[in-house]
Amino acid sequence: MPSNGDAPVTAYDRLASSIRKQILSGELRPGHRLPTELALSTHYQVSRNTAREAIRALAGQGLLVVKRGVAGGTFVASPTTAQVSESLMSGLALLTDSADLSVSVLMEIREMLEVPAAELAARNRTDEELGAIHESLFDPGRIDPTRVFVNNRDFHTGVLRATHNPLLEVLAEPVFRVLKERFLRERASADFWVRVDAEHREIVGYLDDRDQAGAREASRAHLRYLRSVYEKIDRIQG
Amino acid sequence: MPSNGDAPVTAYDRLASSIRKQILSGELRPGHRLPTELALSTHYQVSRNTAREAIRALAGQGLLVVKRGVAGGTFVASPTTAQVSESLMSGLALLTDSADLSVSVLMEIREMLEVPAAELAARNRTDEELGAIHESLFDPGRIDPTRVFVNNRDFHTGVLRATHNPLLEVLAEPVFRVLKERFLRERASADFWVRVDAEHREIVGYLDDRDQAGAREASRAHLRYLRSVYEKIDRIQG
DNA sequence: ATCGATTTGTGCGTATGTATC
DNA sequence: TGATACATACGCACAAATCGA
Repeated sequence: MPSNGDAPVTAYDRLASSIRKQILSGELRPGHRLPTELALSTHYQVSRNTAREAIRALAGQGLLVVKRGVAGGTFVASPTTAQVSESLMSGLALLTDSADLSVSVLMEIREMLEVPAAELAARNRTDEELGAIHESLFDPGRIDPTRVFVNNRDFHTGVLRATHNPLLEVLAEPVFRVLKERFLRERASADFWVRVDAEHREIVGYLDDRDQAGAREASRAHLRYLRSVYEKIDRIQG
Repeated sequence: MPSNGDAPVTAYDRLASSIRKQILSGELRPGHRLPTELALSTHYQVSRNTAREAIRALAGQGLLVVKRGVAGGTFVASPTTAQVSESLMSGLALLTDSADLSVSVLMEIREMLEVPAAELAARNRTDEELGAIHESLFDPGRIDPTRVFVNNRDFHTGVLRATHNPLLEVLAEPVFRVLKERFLRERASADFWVRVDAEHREIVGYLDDRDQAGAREASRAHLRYLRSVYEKIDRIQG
């Protein structure tokens, strides 16, 4: 039974914890250059290899970036929102695999985030962002099965981006993607996509008019429909 | 200028990407034991050291856990919600440091998550969870500056836990902690804590009665107050 | 443009921890 | 309980990349 929530017992773990603490406390700020591997290893009385493993672990956490060459070195990372979002996505993916994130739990979060998101997007969208959202709509007469996933995601991302709250994208995207991966791999019918597109178009209409209440309620209805579909799939496939 | 969004060029990076892909595609499921370092290194034609660094990077991402000894090895992780939450927290901490997560953006997310959370908690709380929340209240007559932070956090966590939506804790805790770290390091007055405690008590009253609407609105008012305080601090300290 | 100094990347060998017999 | 086998942890040496003089 693999499980490891222990305190640091290995050398690289101690070193990683030490550096991590300094970063999170603000002692080391983004862009700061750490000592070289040699300097770290001598200072902490470990081999260079051990220091490297600690650095690698923190780089995996997105806290450090490494550049080689004479002007290279190890730097405290300035992560992008996309990187943080990606990291959250992989964490949630594993949680849904191993533990028990039910459809209900995931959809509850989507409702909390995306209903207000639609409202915010109606208020804050630029014309350019609105155009990008329009681009993501399907041609309801001819559903293209190769484009439908990317269109669906583009719509979703477009609305989140139009809120002008970057954190919303960081948090909501992973939840959206995890649900999609879990329930929409193949088994969606054409009818499903036709209805999704129709509801997207309704939401877009409210975004056009900057109708915040309309966008909010249309988004709520859309998510209610998605919940019913996902829960039905969930009952079938376990 | 440190920045690195490159494609994998180093050997350990290639190996890490390869394994990461297998994990996220579901090919390797949580609990699965990977080949030994020696087997990995021979199979991928790299040294054991390189394989180790790839493993370390993925372990940092929370995708792998490593156990030593004869029955040890490298396993696909079964992360806990707390680990995913911690990882998100460090990501958000760096984002607030380097980039620009404004108070408004952070508080907007808190409102989206915590207002519905209070409503859910009023509906789903057990008596035991309610007891834990009561424990977190201050003694408003005697504010203990050493306990006030942990009490405040316990209240917050207690409400999230009482929603019975584990994802809520994963997402909301990091936002809460980042705001706290950034704005409440020292500069909160006793008056502030007295008012916070009073508003907590009001929310708890609604949780006692399972009054969902009451809890929701009290939470909304509480967050509105916090927003005003944080924004004021933000204007002062830049 | 080449050389050289500095830094990380990679390879191999040994030490140590851990479950089993 | 002690030996043993096998896994990861650690240490040293060399290769490769990068940038400036």
